[in-house]
Amino acid sequence: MATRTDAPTRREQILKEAARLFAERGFHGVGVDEIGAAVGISGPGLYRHFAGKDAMLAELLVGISESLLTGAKRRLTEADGARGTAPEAVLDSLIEGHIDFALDDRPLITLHDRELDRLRDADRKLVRQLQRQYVELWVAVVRRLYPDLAEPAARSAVHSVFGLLNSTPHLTRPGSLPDRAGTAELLHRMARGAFAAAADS
Amino acid sequence: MATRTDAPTRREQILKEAARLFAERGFHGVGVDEIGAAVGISGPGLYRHFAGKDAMLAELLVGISESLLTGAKRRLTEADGARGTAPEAVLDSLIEGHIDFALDDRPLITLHDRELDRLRDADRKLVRQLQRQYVELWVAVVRRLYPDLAEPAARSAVHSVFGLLNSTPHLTRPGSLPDRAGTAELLHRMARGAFAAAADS
DNA sequence: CAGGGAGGTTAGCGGTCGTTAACCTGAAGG
DNA sequence: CCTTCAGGTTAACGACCGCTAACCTCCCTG
Repeated sequence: MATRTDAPTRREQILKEAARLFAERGFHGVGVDEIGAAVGISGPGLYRHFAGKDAMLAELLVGISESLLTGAKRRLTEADGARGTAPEAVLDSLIEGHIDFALDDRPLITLHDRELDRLRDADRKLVRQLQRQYVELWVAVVRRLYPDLAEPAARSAVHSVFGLLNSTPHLTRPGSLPDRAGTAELLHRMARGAFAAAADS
Repeated sequence: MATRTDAPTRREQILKEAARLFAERGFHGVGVDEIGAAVGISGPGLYRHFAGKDAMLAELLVGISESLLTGAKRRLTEADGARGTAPEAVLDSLIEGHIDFALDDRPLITLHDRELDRLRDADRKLVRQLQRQYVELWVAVVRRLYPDLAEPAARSAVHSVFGLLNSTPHLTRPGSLPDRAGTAELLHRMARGAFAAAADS
């Protein structure tokens, strides 16, 4: 199997650069020639690897959604494996996973809630379904920790915390490069504080 | 002067529909013919009111930024007029203003952090400057309330809370139409909780 | 009642974009 | 050594898009 240290395949290069460009200038704002140039080939050469520009976006968005969901499921089952894991610890694990993703793959996080409507119907439905599962998983964990929080409010709170955590692309604009660990910890504390405040009717 | 109950002028109609369409499908994803059709005229008729598609986006983004900033300044001076206003009350007022904006003008909030890079250099610089002033105003208020919070952390916290408050476009997707007051209050509590947690080193 | 401007219309130009077609090349394999 | 094929190339097509040109109507006003 492919290990992390393997040279990235051409497809992976293309996807990475396409994600960056789409995040920077929007799906319609990027031409295939630019994507090709970003990986050292030119325009139509991309069609040896993808059926079209739409297919690149679809693969990116489906990949993000699947990755987020499977990561969250894994963290949840790990916690349930050690039975009696405190609900706080489970929520902390979810938050940590989401922050890691937001900090390490900013372009993908940006695309995730920005270009969904550019997908073909089938792909969009798939992504929406994955996203919904991810949200509901969070909602369940949050309500286990705060049983008095009504479900609609919990769902709104989860969406809002996603907004908070996904704000990372706006943070490092001037390149001040704040240490990753500090940023992660700040975001984590704020997310917990926001949930606690939401539950504190 | 024009009162709120006047019939909206054609320019205003166009701006409103353009904002909605840009938010839905992205600046490059909307054609001038669609914008025209949305207000009952067709395509090139728009050029009697705007110099071009770029000009519409510029006016929208500059308008948003100015509106946010002047609203915040007004709230701040009102609070300072009543000398000795508690820092909590000032922050509450800022939060309330931002929430009102996010709930009442969702398309604009969406555009605000999504299409900035599509502007001409001069306009983009202007918008960036207005945004920066708005952020710094919040930072000052937050630090008055939480003096132990270092400035970079406060700035990050403000950006993150904006992310939280601006998540409203994601909330009402299925049209469940949750009552506005309840949503506003939930968001308000979460924002305060997030700030408190950020300051709680 | 002339006329002029505000605010439309349709036709069409020039440029860009996604995609396809046709061709090339170097390396692997029998 | 010939073949094959993955992975490129350039040329070009058709569609679309922003914008301009030219023209048409009301409606207001002197």
